[in-house]
Amino acid sequence: MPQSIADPTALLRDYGLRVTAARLAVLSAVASQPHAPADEIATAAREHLGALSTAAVYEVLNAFTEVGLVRRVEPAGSPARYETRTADNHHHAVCRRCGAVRDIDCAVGLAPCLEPSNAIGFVIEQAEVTWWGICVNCNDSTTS
Amino acid sequence: MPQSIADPTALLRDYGLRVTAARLAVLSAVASQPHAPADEIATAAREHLGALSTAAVYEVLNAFTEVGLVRRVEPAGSPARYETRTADNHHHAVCRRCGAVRDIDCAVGLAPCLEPSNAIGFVIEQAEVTWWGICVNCNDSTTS
DNA sequence: TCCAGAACTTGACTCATTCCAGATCAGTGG
DNA sequence: CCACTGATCTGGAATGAGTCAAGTTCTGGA
Repeated sequence: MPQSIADPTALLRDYGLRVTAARLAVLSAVASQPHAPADEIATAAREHLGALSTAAVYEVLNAFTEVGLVRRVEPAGSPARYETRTADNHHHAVCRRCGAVRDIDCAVGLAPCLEPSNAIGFVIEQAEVTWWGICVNCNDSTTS
Repeated sequence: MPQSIADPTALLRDYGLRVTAARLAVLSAVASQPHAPADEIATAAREHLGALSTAAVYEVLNAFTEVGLVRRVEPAGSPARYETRTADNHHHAVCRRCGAVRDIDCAVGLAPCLEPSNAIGFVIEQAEVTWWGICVNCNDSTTS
């Protein structure tokens, strides 16, 4: 699951962003821990940098989100989470017990079902699907 | 859209809840303004009661949600909203500009698409679909 | 190398929501 | 109909996530 980025500096430039130590650290943190909330990203980034203010982490994450470098996921009842997988509009499964988030590929060929039947007047830009359930770990610990 | 409830007292009892002035007021507020956030519900409820603490509103809404009398909807970037339509697992369209929420009937007959293709290990209990777009009002004010 | 403006730090602040301790009320048993 | 018990409500403080503002530092183009 954890990914690393070949050339983070070039990637930031591609997206029209300035290259700073903070941004590189946050980017690699998001890439290596997909779906981590801001505080975990901050912790991971600080391990590389020594120090980094919380406000800066939010500022960086917002900048990344705005240009589409990362995607923000906000499951109900949980702080925002971030991921670098932005190329496709994939979806998420969220564990009701532990909050874990797992990527779910968009069911190709079934897209039509995501056109709402009665969205009178609404101009739909994106369909977002969230599956709620119990993840493997939580299920195991229950069963055993 | 606004609904009224025939016998609110009986309804509360059906769900095993005590009947209090606060609960009746909150229940009718939620029924009459679907998708309203807690503060609007509080305001509406206070119009009937004169006074009602914010904590009580949350307490009541949580109790209602727990037994399934109301459903909590939490679109990203917006405070929680509440609705009394709980019989079906319908979905929502959310306006990116003004945050308005509109009910969308579950696309019957197309349910299969809501079975994730690769939910390895996850025990799925519910699929939640959110459509993001621009509502009629916001679209009109842009166009004109 | 210099400079303007972008990015970062610090600290205060907002907003939605919860927690706590004490007062009050609903509903059951008598 | 009354008393009692525990659920519910009040008021106020507290929490967690995230934003804002002012000042300092750093990036990248000239």
